[in-house]
Amino acid sequence: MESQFGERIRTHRENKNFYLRQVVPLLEMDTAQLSKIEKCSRQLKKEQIPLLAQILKADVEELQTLWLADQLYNMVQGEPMADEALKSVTKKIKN
Amino acid sequence: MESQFGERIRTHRENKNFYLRQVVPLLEMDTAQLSKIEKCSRQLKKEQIPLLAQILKADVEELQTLWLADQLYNMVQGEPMADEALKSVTKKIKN
DNA sequence: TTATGTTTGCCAAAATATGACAAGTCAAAT
DNA sequence: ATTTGACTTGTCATATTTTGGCAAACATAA
Repeated sequence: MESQFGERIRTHRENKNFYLRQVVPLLEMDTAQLSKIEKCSRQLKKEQIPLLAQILKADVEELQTLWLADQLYNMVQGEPMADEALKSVTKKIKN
Repeated sequence: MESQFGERIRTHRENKNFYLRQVVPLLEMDTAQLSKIEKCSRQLKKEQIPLLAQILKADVEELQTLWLADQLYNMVQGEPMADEALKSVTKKIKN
């Protein structure tokens, strides 16, 4: 499964007609890394999401949600008790 | 916040009147480690849950759920988009 | 072929988690 | 007051995982 975050930022980037090499210096990484992030073999640092959102003129919260959802998905995927665990956490954070 | 998993296995252990030093050799760790796991400053390896459940005569699935929920909680706690991300993952795994 | 944008593989370095042990606290028994 | 037993905490070296950076590969278009 692809990463939703990766797919999304790629879409944003392409819609703005930016090349990897244009985006990358602002994030202090090289094209290889951002390429991997878009293809989900690497993670963007959480703290970099706002900057990337700004660069791509994308909604920070959308990206934060997708980023988090990817992390969660990686954690639960294939776990038999995934659904129950998710339910319990959802309930717990509503406090 | 305490770990639900840790609290639960401690309760199970105490209900069975087992000491740390009785449980620990079966898991190939020392008392310090299991103590930390119960107090949530260390993680039990996921693969060890079934063995621990057996030792404590506890329900494997209950422990697996709590263990996973702890991981998820650590990931989302304090995140503004936690709820939305959880919702999205919950939906996604239902396939 | 060359140029451009992206992707992949590799490996050393950085960051994080773990295991082991020693020393600590605390409560109950003596 | 001291000892004992159960548990806790701190430290630190080692193991594991993640990352950064580079070089080479790939794909497409000119």
